[in-house]
Amino acid sequence: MSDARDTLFRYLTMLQLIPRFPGRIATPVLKEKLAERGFKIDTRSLQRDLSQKLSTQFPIGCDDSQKPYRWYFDRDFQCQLPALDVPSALTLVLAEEYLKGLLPPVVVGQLSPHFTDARRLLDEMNANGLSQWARKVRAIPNGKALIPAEIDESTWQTISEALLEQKTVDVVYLSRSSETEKPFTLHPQGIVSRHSATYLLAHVNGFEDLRQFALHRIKQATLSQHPWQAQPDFDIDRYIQGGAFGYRQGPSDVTLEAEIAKPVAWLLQETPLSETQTIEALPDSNWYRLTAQVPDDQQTLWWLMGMGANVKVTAPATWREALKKSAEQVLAHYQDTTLTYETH
Amino acid sequence: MSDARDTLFRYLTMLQLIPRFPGRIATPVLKEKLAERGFKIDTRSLQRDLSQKLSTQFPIGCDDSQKPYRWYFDRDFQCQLPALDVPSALTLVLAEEYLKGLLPPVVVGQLSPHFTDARRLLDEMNANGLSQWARKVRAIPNGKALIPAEIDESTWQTISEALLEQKTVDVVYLSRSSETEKPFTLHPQGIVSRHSATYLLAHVNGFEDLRQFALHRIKQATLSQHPWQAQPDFDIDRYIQGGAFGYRQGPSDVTLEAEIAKPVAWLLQETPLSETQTIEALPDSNWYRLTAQVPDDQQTLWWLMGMGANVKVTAPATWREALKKSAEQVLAHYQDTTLTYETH
DNA sequence: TGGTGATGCGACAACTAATGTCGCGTTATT
DNA sequence: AATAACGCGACATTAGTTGTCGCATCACCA
Repeated sequence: MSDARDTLFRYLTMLQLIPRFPGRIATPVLKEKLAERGFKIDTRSLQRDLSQKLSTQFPIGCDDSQKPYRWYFDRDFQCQLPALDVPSALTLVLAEEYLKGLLPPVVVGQLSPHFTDARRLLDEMNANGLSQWARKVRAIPNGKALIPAEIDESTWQTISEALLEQKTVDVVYLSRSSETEKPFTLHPQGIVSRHSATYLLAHVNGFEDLRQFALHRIKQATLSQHPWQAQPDFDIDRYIQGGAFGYRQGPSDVTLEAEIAKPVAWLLQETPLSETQTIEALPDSNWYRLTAQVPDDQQTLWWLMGMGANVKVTAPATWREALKKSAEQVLAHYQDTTLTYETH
Repeated sequence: MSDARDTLFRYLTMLQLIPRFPGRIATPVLKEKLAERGFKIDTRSLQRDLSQKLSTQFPIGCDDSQKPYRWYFDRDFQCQLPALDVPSALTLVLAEEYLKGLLPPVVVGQLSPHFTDARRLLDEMNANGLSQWARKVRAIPNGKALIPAEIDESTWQTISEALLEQKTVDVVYLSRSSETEKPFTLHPQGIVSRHSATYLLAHVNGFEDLRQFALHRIKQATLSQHPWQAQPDFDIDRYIQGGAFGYRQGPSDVTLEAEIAKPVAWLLQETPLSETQTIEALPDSNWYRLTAQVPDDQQTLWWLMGMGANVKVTAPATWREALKKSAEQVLAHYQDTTLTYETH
C-alpha cells in the first residue's frame, strides 16, 4: 500500500495518524510513525506539511503552548473516503434513533461525527427542496425505552482501552449495596450492554471470581500498572446464558406451541420468532396456531407475558404454568389493592 | 474550503466523488463535478490521476467495457479521515450487535464498511496479543429479538432516494390482505422502523389518504416520472401517536404510581423510567414505592405487563384496570386449557 | 540559573512531479 | 460509413516538493 515516494499518500497517512481532538500527537512522534510506515522524510518537510498544507486545508489545530507542537483534528470533523451515499446516510439516521435509547449518551456521542456527517449530507441534499428529512424518519424502539444510565466519557475511554489492550484498571466504585465508594484494581474480561445499562465483567485483583461492575457506578478510572491476568475458561456467552443478567437460558431450544390472536399472527408473519416458525389458522375463530423452536430463555417468556391475553401458550408446560402463576399473582395484587382502597 | 490550485485537495475531492461499488461515475461526469467545485482541469490530467495515481493507491476499480470509463470504489472499502480510535471502534461493535436485531439485514449491510473498519482496527490492535475482542463484547437487546424482515437491497436504495429527493416510485406490492401483487405509484412521505419491520408512509397516486407499506412486501421499486405531491399537514410524530402502529399515546403524560419488587427497583435506579422518577422503600417489606411521570402510551403499559407480579400499579386507575383485566383474561385462557386437557 | 539538545522556521538550490497540448488509434453513435 | 467522443503516449513548460543550512527559541536537567 505504501509507496515511499508519494506525497498524496503520505498526506493521507498523516491525516490518519492525527487523532481527533481530545487526543493529540507531537511532531517528532508523527515523524517516527511515518518512518515506520515507510515514509522516511525530513523533519522540516513534516513541519511544512503540517503548518502550511494540512492545517490550511483541513480543520486541524495545533497546540503550540509547549515546544514539541501537538496536532489534532477538530472534535467533530469527519470525512468518509468513499463519501456517504443517500441510503447509507438514511440508515445512519435510523441507527442513531435506535441507539440513543440503548446506549449511554457518551457512548453514542463517540459516534456523533458519523451521524453529524450523515445529517450534513441530507441537509445539503435538500438545501433547495427543503425536504426536511428530519420529519420523515422515525425509529420506534422495541419495548419500553428506559433512560440510559449516564457514564463518564473518560471512564468509557479508559475501560475500553484496558479491555482491549489487556491491561488492568484502578477504579473507584460506588458499590450497589453499601453505597460507599471503594477503590479496586480490576482485570477486565468483557463488556455487556444490557437494556440501557452497560457492565464491565472483571475480577478484582487478588480474587478469582468474576464480578459485574456497572459502568455508571465507576466514579474514576485510570490504567493501572498491575499485570493483567486472564480469567481461565471465560466464555462470555456461557456467562450470560448462565443467568448472570437475569436472562437464564436453558441448554437447548424448546418447541413453543400457542394459540395467538390475529394481530399477533400478523406481527409474527412479518417478523418471525424464529426460523422454524409455522402459523396456521384455527377454524371458526380469529385465532391461529403457532409453533416455533425458540430459546428457553427469560426474554421469550417476558415477550409472551407482554402479549397478555393475545397469546395462549399450550407448550411447554413449564411456560404455561409460569404464565398462569404470574397472572394469578397479578390478580391477587389488584384484588388486595381494591380491598385496601375500599376499607379506607 | 476548495482552493482551485491544490492537487492534494483535488485528489481528496475526486475520492469523495467516486461512489462505492454498485454506483459508478464516468470520467466526463467527474470532470464536470470537479469543475463545479472549482477544479477546472484538463481531461487528460483527470485520466492520468485516475489510472495512474488513485487506482494504484486505492481500491478503485474501472469498468472499461464501454468507452466513457466508469470508476468505482471497492464495495467494502472504508477510510475514516481522522482514523477510528479504540473507544469508537468498540462502540461501533456494540452498535452493530444491537442493530442486527433491529433493522433488516440489508439496511445494516449498508453500514457494514463502517463496522468492518472497526473490526479491522481491533483485529490489528490485537494481532500480537490476540485479545479476541469478539469474545468480550455483547449487547443484550431490550426485549425479545424478533427476526427482522428481509428486504431487497435495491428496494431500500430506491425508496430512500425517492423519499429524500421527493420523487414518486412505482412499486409492485404484495398486499397484506389479498395476497396478490399489485402495482402502485406512491408518493413517499416518511419511513418508520418499528421493532424489526420497516414501513414506508405514502399515499397512492390519485388518492389523498396516507397508507403504510411494509418494505419487505415491496417486490419491486423503480423511480417514477410522476410529479411528487406533498401530504398536506403531515406530521410523522402525530401520525405515530395517533395509534397507527399500535402505539397510541395520550395527549399528555400521566403520573404512574406503583409498588415494585426489589429487582425492579434496582433496575429502575440504574435506568429510570423517566426524568422525574422517585423510588422510596416501603416499611417492613422488600417492596418500594415508585412515582414517575410517563407518557400515556401502549409501550409503557406493555412494559408493566411484562414485569408481571413484580409490579403493582396503583395509579392511574385506567392502567390498574387494564392490567387486572388482562390478568383475568390470561387466567381464563389457562383455566380453559387445563379443563380441556383434563377432559381428554 | 546557566548550559545543552530539541524544535520551529525562513531561505535557497536541486530535484521531482504535475499540467496542458498535440497526435494517433479505438470506440460509441447515428 | 462518417463523425464525435474517449483513452493514451509523448513532450516541453510550469509548479511544487525536498533536503540542507543557519538562526532563534524553548524544554529540560544539573
